[in-house]
Order: sequence, then structure tokens, then C-alpha cells
Amino acid sequence: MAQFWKPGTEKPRLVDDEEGGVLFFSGGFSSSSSSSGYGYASIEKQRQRLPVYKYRTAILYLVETHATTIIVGETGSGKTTQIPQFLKEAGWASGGRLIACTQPRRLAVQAVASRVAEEMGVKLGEEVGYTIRFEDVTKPDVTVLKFLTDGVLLREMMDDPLLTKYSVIMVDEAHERSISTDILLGLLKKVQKRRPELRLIISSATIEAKAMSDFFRKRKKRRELENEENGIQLEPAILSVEGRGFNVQINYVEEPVQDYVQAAVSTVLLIHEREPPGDILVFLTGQDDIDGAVQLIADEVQTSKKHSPGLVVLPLYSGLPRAEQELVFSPTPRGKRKVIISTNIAETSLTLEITDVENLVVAPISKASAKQRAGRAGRVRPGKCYRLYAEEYFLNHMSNEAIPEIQRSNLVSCIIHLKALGIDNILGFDWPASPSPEAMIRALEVLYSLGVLDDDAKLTSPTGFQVAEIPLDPMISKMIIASNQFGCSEEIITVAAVLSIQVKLFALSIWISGRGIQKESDEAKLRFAAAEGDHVTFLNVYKGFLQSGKSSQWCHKNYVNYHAMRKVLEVREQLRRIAQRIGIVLKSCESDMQVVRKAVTAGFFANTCRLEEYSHNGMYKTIRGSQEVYIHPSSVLFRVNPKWIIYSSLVSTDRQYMRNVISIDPSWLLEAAPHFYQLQQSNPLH
DNA sequence: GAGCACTGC
Repeated sequence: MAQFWKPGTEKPRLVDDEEGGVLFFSGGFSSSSSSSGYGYASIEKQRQRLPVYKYRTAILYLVETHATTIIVGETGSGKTTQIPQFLKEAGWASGGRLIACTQPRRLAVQAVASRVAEEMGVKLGEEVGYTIRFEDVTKPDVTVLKFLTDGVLLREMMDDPLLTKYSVIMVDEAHERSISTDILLGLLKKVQKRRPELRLIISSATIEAKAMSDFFRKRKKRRELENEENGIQLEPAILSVEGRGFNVQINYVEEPVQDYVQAAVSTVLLIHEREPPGDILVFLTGQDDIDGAVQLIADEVQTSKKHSPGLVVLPLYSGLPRAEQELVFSPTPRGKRKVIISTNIAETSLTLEITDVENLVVAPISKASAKQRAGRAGRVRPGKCYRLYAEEYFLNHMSNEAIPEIQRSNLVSCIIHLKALGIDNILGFDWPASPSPEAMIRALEVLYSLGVLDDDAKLTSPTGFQVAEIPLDPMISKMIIASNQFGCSEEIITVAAVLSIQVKLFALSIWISGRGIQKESDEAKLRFAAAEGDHVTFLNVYKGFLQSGKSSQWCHKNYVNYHAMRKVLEVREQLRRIAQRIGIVLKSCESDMQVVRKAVTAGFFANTCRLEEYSHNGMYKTIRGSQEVYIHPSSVLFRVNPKWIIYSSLVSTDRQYMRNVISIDPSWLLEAAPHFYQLQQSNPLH
């Protein structure tokens, strides 16, 4: 067996940080190599080669002696797969306790869990398991290492607010600052006060470590001081673990560039001319610029002989058909140089298996993001990065990190979540990054108008508790609950599933779109278009999909996104189960679309708009706030312009566009939300 | 007549 630090033995060598109290590990802590069992020798060898391995003793020491340990590590250090195993080996999973490791993404949860199961030589779902939405691969009383999304852990807190079965919770990728990670961190800090024996490990990129440490550093109250005497430090420890990335040489332009597309193209050609073989990855802002740059390079290659025939230029953005996206993964032909011109889809989502990527960055992103992009060039060997802005700009004008999601999003879902967990004082909640009080008050108002919160800002019964049970935007949840009284729950659950998969912009639209197939896809859409609006159109598509036997050919023929429809089926199935659990009777209204529209109104009444009289360009005004809005051209009601409509989301580009629009009768509003519309006397509902 | 990215419950 390998040797671990154990309480009571001599403590590892650690150095105090000059900033006071924060511990930094000094490095060089190679644990005395010891023989492991022959059976797992090769896996054990692989594990020992990971950079994190030599910090094993230090990590276990810090976790033993500190309530919170912050691990700073680059990708490739092995922290995600190894630390949970170290903890288990050191006994943190004994006596029926569990070790949890959270990830922001489902895919990562599955990948890490199966890797760890493999390393430990156990079957996935036994000792090592994972839980993500729709999938629980754990076994009670057997699973001791549990990987899960942070969203799932938040849901678990609704049943067990103190997370009593866990001895250690590792929050991985905390620097990504997703909403659920931020809520989780805020709640875990609270849990720690009630459960001093609980240990937290926060894994974060360098740039965020100090902020995390400040967040978890807390005032020492009397009871906490007693714990300190018991040997648990409340001051968070910080440990840096090096990664395995390669060096990336950074170049800046000397003067700001005028036309960055042109500058990117020139840089590509210059690299091609002067640099040794190696592929190039270019980041531009959007589809138009990318298509433009691809064209410019093609033109240049045609007119100037010196660049041909060496360049293979490939665009990459989400709107591109899947087959064309996949071209970027194909190996570069011998003697050629691949140039991928991409949106920031290539920043994190994809791992490009290409050799020696050169990389250029444009647009005012954060320093953290610039670093991430540069890192793409150093995955397999040293690389170079050309930034099309001056170093002075990088140093003095770019923000350190992107604004945390929680400070730029709608807080409605998040507040209801906290309410359901019994956090009454929302305004006083201790966030790693506080949203503005205005945003929180706005969200509280929406929840009040939905009848989810009462006059004392407490969850109403049953509506408030029912809405909290449904893992969707509260407006959608309210619509589902209302469908019960209208006898159209089957239809509304379908609508809810469609709305919830196409969160923002075009990501997972049920329609296939893109260049070149515009006309065909528009015509296909007309076959399903309903005069009532997009929601009813969705029902027509869903019906057709079911009648085809859920066929992918049918989807292909009708320009419907098969992948999105599978997702709709999955979400729909979960929603049906939840609906039944909270007492909603599953019932179809057959062809009565008026009740469907009434149910939509019950959830989305706050998004009502009226067509401006004498408007020639389809201008609407919102009833709440008189904001100028237009129907999005992707809607079936575009240019139809009914007088009264409700939208389910707003996209702002050059104008405010309403996506997913349905026509309504204004008299339904008083029925759906009398308290809301009684106050709107300046907007007569006729 | 419009689309930078898309996670999670």
C-alpha cells in the first residue's frame, strides 16, 4: 500500500503564503514510491505519473485539517479523477459515508465516473457511481464515490438540506461560475456552519482562487473557535497543482487593427508563409465574419500563387450542418496546413485533435477566456498565439474574468430554488458573487405575480410548492399547473418540453436551419404552421413525429431536428412523471386549442404585447413597461401580426425580438392574473 | 427577414 499522511504523524512541509494565513504547498513533495498490488500495476503506474500524484499527502493533510481546501490546477493535472480516490483510500468513505464530486456538465460526470471505476477496477454503478438528470447509476449502501452535476446535488438538498450522507464534497470547475455552482457554493458555506465535520474541496483555475478563498473565509464565532481548537482550520487552504499543458508563445499586434477580419486573414497568410508546419485555429465573433474570412482567404489563394496549394480552410460554427462541422476533426493531409475559422464554440466545447495549433484571438473577451483560447494551442505540443490586439489593451483594458452567470441572468428560477430550500432571506443570502438587489426584487415580483410567493414572500401552497417541484422556468411550470384546470395537460407538457429545450437563441431549435436550405425549411415549416402561433405549431410537429413512429427520416424530410425531438421526448417523459406526482391529471383536449392558449396565458401573462395601432412595420409594445418589440422572423406569426400576443422569450439584437409567439384574447388576462392586470389601468385591455 | 456560445434540474 502506498503511504498516506495520517492524523497524529508528522505534518507535511507547507509554506505560509505571504498574504496571511493562506497555505501554499511548496512543491517537491514526492511521496515515497511504494509497491502496489501487481494486478493494477499499469493503472497504478499511470496514476503515479499524473502531476497531482505527488501532492497526495499534502491534499489529504489539508483536507483533514481544514474545513475548506481550494485546489488550483490546470487541465491535465488529474485532480478530478485522483482526488476522490485519494479520499476514499484515506478512509473518508468509511462508516457509510459518501464522497461527492460535482461537475457543471453531464458529459463530464459520466466520463470521469467511468474513468475512475476503471482505475479502481470496479463496475460502474457499484462502488463508483454517478447521477445526472434522467440517469441514476448508483447503488444505495454500495456506492461510496459519487459523481454528479451540481444541479443534481442542489436537487438533493431539497430532501436533505444538510447533505448528511456526504463526508467530503468536491466542487470541480468552480471557476466556470455557472448559476448552479454559485448557488451550491453559497449553500455549502451555510451547511458548513451546521456541520463542522463536513469537508469541502473547491477546484478552481488560478484566476479565481483568491476570490473563492475570500468567500469561504468567515468571521470566527464562538462555536467556530471551539472547532478551531479541535484542529479544524476555518481559514481555507489553497494548494496549487501544476498541469501538463505545453508552453504557448504569445504575440500581440503593435497597433490596434482597423478591420479585424482582414487582419486575421493577413495573419493566417503570414503564418502560412513564415512558420513551420502546424495547423491554425482562428477565433472570430460570428457566422458572417467567418464566412467572410473563409472567402477572403480563398480569393487570396486564387490570385496569389505563393499560398496555394497548402491551405485547407474550414469554417466552424453551430449553424453549420453536422457533417461540415465534423470536417475539422479530419486529419490534415500531408504537406497541407489546416485553418479552422471558428466562433468560440472551439473555446471549450470541443477538443480538437490537431497537431500544433496556432491560434489568434479577436474581440473584447476576458483575460481568462484569452488564456483558455491560447491554451488550445498547447494541448499536444508547444504552440503560438497571435492576439490581434495590443498588449497594453490586454493588460489594462480587458477584465479578468467574464461576469458570473448569476449576475447577468434571470433570477426567477434560482430564487424559487432557494425558497424551496427554506432560505427565506433571499436578499441577505451570501453569494460568491452577489446579483444586484434590483434584479432580485424584479424576480421576486415575477414570482409574486405568478402566485408562487405570497405577501410575506413565502412559497404558496399548493402552487408555490408545485412550481418548485418542476425543474423548469417557473413560468413554464405555472403553465403546466394551470393546464390541469383546462384539461389540456398532455398538450401543455409537450409545449413545455419544446420550450425548455430551446433555451436561448437557436441552440436546440426543433427546426433545421442554415445557409442554402432556407427556402426549403421555410416551406416545410408552413406545412405545420398554425394560425394560433408557434406553440400550436409545435404540437402539430410533435403529432406528425409520433405518427411517423418517431422516425428520423420523417424529421429529415420535414426539416425537423431529430436530435431535438429525441430530447423533447425525454424531457416530456420526465415532466409527465412529475406532473402525476404533484397531482396533475394527464388529459388531452384533443383539438380544442383555445384551452391550450389559455394555459399558456396563465403562465406567461407577464409577456403580453399589443400591436401598435397604425404600425406599418409590426411594432408591438409590452403591456408591462411599454417596451418596443417585434415578432422574430422565425415565428410562424411573423408578418401575420395578431393584435394581442404572448411571447415566451425575448432576444435582443438590433431590435428586441419575440420568439415563440401565440395569439390570445385579452379578456383571458384578467382571468389568469387579476392582481397583475388590475394595476395596469393605463393599459385598457381592449 | 434573423441566428457567438448551449450547460443544468
